[in-house]
Amino acid sequence: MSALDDTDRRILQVLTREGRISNLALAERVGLSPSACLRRVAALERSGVITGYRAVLSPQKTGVGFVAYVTVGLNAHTKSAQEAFERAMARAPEVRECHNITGNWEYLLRIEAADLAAYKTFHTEVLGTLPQVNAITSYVVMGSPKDQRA
Amino acid sequence: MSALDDTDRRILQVLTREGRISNLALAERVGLSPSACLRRVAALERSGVITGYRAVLSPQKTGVGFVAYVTVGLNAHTKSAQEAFERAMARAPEVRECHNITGNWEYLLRIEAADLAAYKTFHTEVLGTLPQVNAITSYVVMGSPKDQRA
DNA sequence: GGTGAAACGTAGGCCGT
DNA sequence: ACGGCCTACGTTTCACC
Repeated sequence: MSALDDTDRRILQVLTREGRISNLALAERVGLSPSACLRRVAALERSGVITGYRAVLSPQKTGVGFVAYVTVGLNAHTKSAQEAFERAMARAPEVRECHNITGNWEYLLRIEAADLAAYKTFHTEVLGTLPQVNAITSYVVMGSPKDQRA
Repeated sequence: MSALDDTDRRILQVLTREGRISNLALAERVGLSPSACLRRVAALERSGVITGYRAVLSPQKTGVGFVAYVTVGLNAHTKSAQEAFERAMARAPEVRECHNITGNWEYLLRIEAADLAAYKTFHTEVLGTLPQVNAITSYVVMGSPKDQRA
């Protein structure tokens, strides 16, 4: 895996915003012939720089009307408690992200649900019933002035 | 904009994981002819259900070795203070997400930087110099056992 | 929603630098 | 080692059923 040059960075910049652009258009955009461009993209995929492509959906139009970030503290810092918690998060569809963080709590979750009632169900039925959990704080997202998730 | 049926949901499910799949393969996967499938995808794009497509990059391989979530409190809850802060966030490349949240602080940021030193620079040179900001707390991401961003 | 055909894009061998 | 050219093959797209 060699270092990225400027052309690679331009390719990545375009693909990050227009993941379904045709190779022909991409090649023109970065000033390369189609074949040279395709070879670079293939190399970026093979070397793991590009890990995949995703369609980005509108939360509102797909029934997600409630988003919150939630900090979670565990009552035991053992490996088995962490693993059990992470398995539970992996199973829960409302949990879109689960980050292990430094600070007063162990985890930060991003939760997406249909509405506040659906979130309440998740909060009490899932988080509330896990024996490892001893602190839950919810931060409801009112808006996202910048969101470059990818 | 009509409601999504099961076929639409199957299309979205596939495109969410394989954003660059060919229409031919997608059609076969959801049990439709290529033209019918393409018409549905086009309709989903036009109606705003699909807002775009993105390549997903490996943070490590693109020089991002440091990720943190940061809560920010403002010293004034005026519209102009919020707008000024949001403009500054929009300009800062390290800020990948800026969410307006409920709770003790106004904002939750996701910051991506090359390393701790680069983050420190952002922390002091950008956040520390904004007159609207009066509380900054950083939560360094040590790992993300689940991450379905996009 | 499906069919078919023309237009278009991809993928890979080959050669030059 | 990397870019451009060429071409066979696959895919998209659209008028029509």
